[in-house]
Amino acid sequence: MGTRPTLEDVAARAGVSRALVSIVIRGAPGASQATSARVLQAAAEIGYRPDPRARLLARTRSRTRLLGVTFGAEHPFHADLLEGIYLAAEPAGYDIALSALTPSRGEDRAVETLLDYRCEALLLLGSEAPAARLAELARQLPVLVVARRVRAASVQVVRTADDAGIRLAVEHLTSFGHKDIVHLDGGHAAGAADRRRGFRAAMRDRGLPARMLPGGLTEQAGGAAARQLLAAGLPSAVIAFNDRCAVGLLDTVLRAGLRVPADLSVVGYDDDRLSRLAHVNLTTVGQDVPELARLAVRRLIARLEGTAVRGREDVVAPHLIVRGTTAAPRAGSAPRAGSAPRAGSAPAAGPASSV
Amino acid sequence: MGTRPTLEDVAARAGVSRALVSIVIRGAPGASQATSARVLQAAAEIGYRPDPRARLLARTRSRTRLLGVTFGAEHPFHADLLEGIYLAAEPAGYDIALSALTPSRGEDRAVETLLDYRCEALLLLGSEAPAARLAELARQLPVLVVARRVRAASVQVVRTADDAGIRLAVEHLTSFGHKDIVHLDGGHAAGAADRRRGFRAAMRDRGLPARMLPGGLTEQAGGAAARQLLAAGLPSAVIAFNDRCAVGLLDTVLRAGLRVPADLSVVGYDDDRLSRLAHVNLTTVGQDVPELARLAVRRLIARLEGTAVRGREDVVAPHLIVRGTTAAPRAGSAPRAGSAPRAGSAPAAGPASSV
DNA sequence: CTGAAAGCGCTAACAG
DNA sequence: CTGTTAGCGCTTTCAG
Repeated sequence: MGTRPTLEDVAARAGVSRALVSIVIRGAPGASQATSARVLQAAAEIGYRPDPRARLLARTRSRTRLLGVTFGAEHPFHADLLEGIYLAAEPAGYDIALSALTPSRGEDRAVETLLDYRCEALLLLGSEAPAARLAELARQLPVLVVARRVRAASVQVVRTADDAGIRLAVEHLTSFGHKDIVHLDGGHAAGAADRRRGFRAAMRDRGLPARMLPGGLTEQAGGAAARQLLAAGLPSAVIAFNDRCAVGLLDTVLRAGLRVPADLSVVGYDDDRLSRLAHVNLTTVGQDVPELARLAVRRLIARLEGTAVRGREDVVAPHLIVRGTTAAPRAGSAPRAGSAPRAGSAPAAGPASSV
Repeated sequence: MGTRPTLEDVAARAGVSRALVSIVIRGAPGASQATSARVLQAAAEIGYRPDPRARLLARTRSRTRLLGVTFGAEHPFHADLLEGIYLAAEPAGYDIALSALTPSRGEDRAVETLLDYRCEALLLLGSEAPAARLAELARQLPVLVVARRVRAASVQVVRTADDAGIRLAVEHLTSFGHKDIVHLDGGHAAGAADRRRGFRAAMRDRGLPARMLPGGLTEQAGGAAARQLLAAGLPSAVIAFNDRCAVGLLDTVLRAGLRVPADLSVVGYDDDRLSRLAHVNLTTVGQDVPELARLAVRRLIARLEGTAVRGREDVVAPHLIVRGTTAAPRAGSAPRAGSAPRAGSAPAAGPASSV
């Protein structure tokens, strides 16, 4: 209980040398099947577990097989990514060192800790560091950023094709016959430029005008945009930068007495937990989170092991999740506040149409 | 760049021995002010950072000053706790090792990793391990569980006074004149028993009947309970087990054409991000998360350092956050579905009344 | 105060 | 195949 078994103990029990046990434990070549089995058995019997500290220290001059991951604990998106990261890293024989980003613990601090532990590579979720800083880090070790573009050739990226995501939304709406679609954009946020570009292109392809309005990342921003639209005249459909913005818009629009999707169709982005609420039931664009995680780990490992990977980016296709906030536009023009109100924003939640 | 400075390098630069540098770096007694300053300066000049792996290894027979923390990455509640944990641990000279709980990475696995790193104590967020398992761990090292009761004398606990939380809700509602209040309970969930007990006691104190209905932890459960209430006759107010349940209830009730809070007052529990949405704007009971974190760390450190702490539990007072889903009951009896509907569930969000 | 010396548990050559 | 031998970077006695 007090002291845990070491290599030495296993060696003694199996009647071999420490070195051999080490070889067997880490699956290195140089041990016969028979002894290997004996050693493994002995290890199991006394409940031997390698000491990661010692292992890490001893591996200073070789490979630590440690991947450092920063994440923002408050993002459900990151939680899902973490799941995928563990799933991909462990079978490949890599360990994960976690470093949380919190209001009082900035990215620099989080990364520093990871570096102290001699991680071999950095997998950054929710990075807001400037490209220059990332490039500087990348001179030291492989760096990969998820879900954000980085203008630095040395930094790897795994992200969703946000332009394609918005295109899906546009296709969905135009298939209903919508022509007057507004995009509430995300300003300088990660992915916002791509979404704007996708919107412009998709609308142009259909010969429709690409109306855009500054939206934002929060419910508040969505509400503000909604008030502007109500004043200026509603389109028949809105594609928001993300789900939170869409929810803010929904809220304001419903309170003004309009019906969704009868009077206005709304599409969000992210497939936030929020949007899945029966309450909200938002049609939205989802990212393939497990795939993002898998690719990120794979790319980093390939880099570490010298395997070829083409380019420095992996771009994953998004998918549309049709829920209750989209439908065909009304025949007439959109009504203004004051018309007969109805409670509820959408039909009861059914299963999502995809994933 | 390739190799980082070690104690040796600092020692050379400061013209002293390695041992002395070690003493100075970790603030141990035995170095004069002058040399201490010189050493620190030298360390700063070459950017020395102690190697945590080596430090941890060398401290095997003494104190590692490492606190192991498990957490569920998908809980915003845990994210807030983590923030507080870092804040409390670092000034006390303790490091934090994180181990995420994910669907594929159970609590046993997470704890095992922490043990491998020779954490001195375990701080468990979102633990679902049976009391017996926790007690077993507690024989090995100090274990503290947050936000859940544990029937094991050896396991420490820091939690919210959930009975008091429900009492706050009852007081708030009765101060409006509500008499017919139903509690949607949380079954076997952590905290559910306390909330039930608090409800019963608070209602009894006021000579009111303590109506309860099986609720649950999810929006779905809240919706089901709402349908039951609609069929059986609505009370004037409902206190849900948590915010998600409350939101499910709200959703169903609003769709049935009722108004909140005019026809029905609703109180949630947790101050979930969800409840803060203008959309939802739920009156709820909040936990003092920073305080929970602070106490947890303090208690564990006290235990490790032999400082006296009374009892094995810290119980923190909750607070009521009044938003838009509570008001005085209508003079007449509650209407049924079919009466004139109104859009929107509540007045626009104002600042919360507390924290 | 300071320096020498013995580990912490494991890895990684290198002879046998 | 197997045992020996150095470390990895830091902590911690224990004499000087």
